[in-house]
Amino acid sequence: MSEINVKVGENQRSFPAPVSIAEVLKSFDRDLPKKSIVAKVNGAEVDLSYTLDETDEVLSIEPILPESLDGLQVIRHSTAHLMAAAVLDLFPGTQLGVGPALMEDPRYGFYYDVIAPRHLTEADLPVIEKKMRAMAKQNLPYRREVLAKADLIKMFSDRREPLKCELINEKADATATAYYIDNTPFVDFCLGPHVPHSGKLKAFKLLTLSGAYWKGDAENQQMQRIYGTAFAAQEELDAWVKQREEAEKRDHRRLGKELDLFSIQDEYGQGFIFWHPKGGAIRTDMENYLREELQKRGYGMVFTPHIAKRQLWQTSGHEENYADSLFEPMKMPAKFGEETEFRLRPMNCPFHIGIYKSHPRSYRELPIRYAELGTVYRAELSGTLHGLMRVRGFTQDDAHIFCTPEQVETEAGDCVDFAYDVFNTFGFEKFKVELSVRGGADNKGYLGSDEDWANAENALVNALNKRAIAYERIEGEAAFYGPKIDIKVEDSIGRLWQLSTVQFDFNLPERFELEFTGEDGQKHRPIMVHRALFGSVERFFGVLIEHYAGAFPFWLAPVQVTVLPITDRINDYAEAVTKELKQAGFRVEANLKSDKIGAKIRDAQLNKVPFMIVLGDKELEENVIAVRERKAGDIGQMSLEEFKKMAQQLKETRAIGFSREVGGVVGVWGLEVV
RNA sequence: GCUGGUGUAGCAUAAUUGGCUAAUGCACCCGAUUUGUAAUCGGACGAUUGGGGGUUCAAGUCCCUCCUCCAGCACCA
Repeated sequence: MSEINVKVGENQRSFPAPVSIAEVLKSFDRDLPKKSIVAKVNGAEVDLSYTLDETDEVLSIEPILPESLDGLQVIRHSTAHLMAAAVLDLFPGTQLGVGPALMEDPRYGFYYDVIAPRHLTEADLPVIEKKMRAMAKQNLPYRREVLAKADLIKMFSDRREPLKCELINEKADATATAYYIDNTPFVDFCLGPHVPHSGKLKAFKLLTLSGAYWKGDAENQQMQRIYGTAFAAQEELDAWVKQREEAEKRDHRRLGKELDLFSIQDEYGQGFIFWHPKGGAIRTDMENYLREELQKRGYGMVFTPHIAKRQLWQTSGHEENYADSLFEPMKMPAKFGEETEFRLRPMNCPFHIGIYKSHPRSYRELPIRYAELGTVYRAELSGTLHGLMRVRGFTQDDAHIFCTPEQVETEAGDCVDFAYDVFNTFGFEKFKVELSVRGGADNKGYLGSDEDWANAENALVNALNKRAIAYERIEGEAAFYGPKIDIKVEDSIGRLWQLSTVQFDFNLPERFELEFTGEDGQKHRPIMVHRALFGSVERFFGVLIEHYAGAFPFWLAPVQVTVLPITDRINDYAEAVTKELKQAGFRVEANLKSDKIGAKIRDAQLNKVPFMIVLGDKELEENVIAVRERKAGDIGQMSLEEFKKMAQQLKETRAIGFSREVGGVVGVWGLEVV
């Protein structure tokens, strides 16, 4: 009889072949097969029922517990199958698409795409979930079977599942694996591995129903996608649900309304932002910071119109390439007899090019950097609009750099540094950097020579590497006119939004025939770099609101200080203090209502005002103020001068947190990032 | 745009199977109160129940239609 040598951890044992993983694990630890859900054999995941055949090799076996990340993925994948089984049971004739586990997306744990005989509605979800629970309780085996490709296709063809047949045709080798859940109508074309039986699935929840195109292509039919999530234990699921509810409280749309920062009004149009004074105060500070930096970094501030002749957008190629994002052309009133058509701008680039082209350029002038807070308008589909994040009219902190090929790497690097300064200043610690390059068959549909692309990518890669920035290289994500670096930040519930971008452009310099005279007296074509740091001021603000949950650092807070007299005997003093702080340049309000101090404090706390100045008879008598910080609470009395000095420092340094000596003890407190 | 859902004072919620004057809290306003670190009391005001159409003796509630918003898909120069 032949033997198999197996290692689990450091221990090695021999077994007569063939032997199942479960049996092997059992011999090492009686409870191990029960605790595990799958196992790794030499690093490859397999079911516990997997049979080991004779081999000379020493096999290393690692049990995968539900508590591990690998285990969670299996649980979610198996739960997706369980859901499909429930749907098939409740709605015979349902066609299945794909149903993966989701590990990266904090919103969901898995989905399955289906086409049921009738359209499912939200009311069906609890019914499906109930069925799943009933099935889970029955400890139904997940059974793997290896079949010839043709047999598998025949099986799904008999089951009237053409979508599965299509997948098998595309993905399967000569043989393929099928997974059954016994005693249910379910069978799937799937690599696995899966839990040994449905009883391992203890904590799951169906979340939402939505549309999804077959294979992610809008040309294909739309299926229904059921999202759910699953965890190893109920407590983890409960915690996740709770955390999600918390996250929803910092939704910028909700806080925008509660804190009176901005609004979007149907009567004026979807996707158009009204910045209220409090949002406007923050925007002003954001812009002021930016302008200071632009000045320091050698950008020229320019201002250009929001519309231009239609012809311009034909020259630029926007009509050709982005027709779907452009608002329709407009004209002068007919009675004026002018036939010229105009378009609202979707981008600022052609205008900055206009300034570049306003006179001949010399190499001595380069690099030329034009910056503008340029408002643009795009015809975004209604279904894409989302608060401040995706709108139809927005302002880019746009800039265009015209430079020589030799200068390009430095310029790109400076842009990356600038972006990092912005992110640091606003307190973002977590963001994702992507390098988007060409991709697809023969790199079709991209403008510019292979050499251009290689040089540009090099410049971007070098800029990132020199700064030891970790990034993901994504093929096929580049703009058709050049490669780019994008920086994305998560919102409160984990959706990623692109903010900064640094893009090469091989298109516009050609189309607009940009030139400069070189040292050699010859005409040369400059390289053009587009770059935005906030990306869109609106979107950046949206992410910022969620990042701080509305509790902005002092320098950004729309109301920085609120003065709270305890009785109306103190109102005059309160007004004097308010006036003085206003004169010193702070955004201050006084609450002179005849409420109790507790109520006034509550009001200020709910409005997330960084500092409250509480004034009573004592303060009036001693000519001091009592200061309360929104997070630290009462920090004691000080002179108004002392407070002003501290506030001034917070403002000037654009601090997002700070420490201060209180009563002889140095305590760290303050405006911390929530 | 597509799939599903949703819409009641500024905000958050309520309103038996279709049934009386659409209710409550907060906010706003008025009055009383003069208070020491997260809600003082009382009063008044505020709604063509998203728009339009229909069914019915009767519609916030049922049906049709348009619109908004939400989740997702696709899109995102």
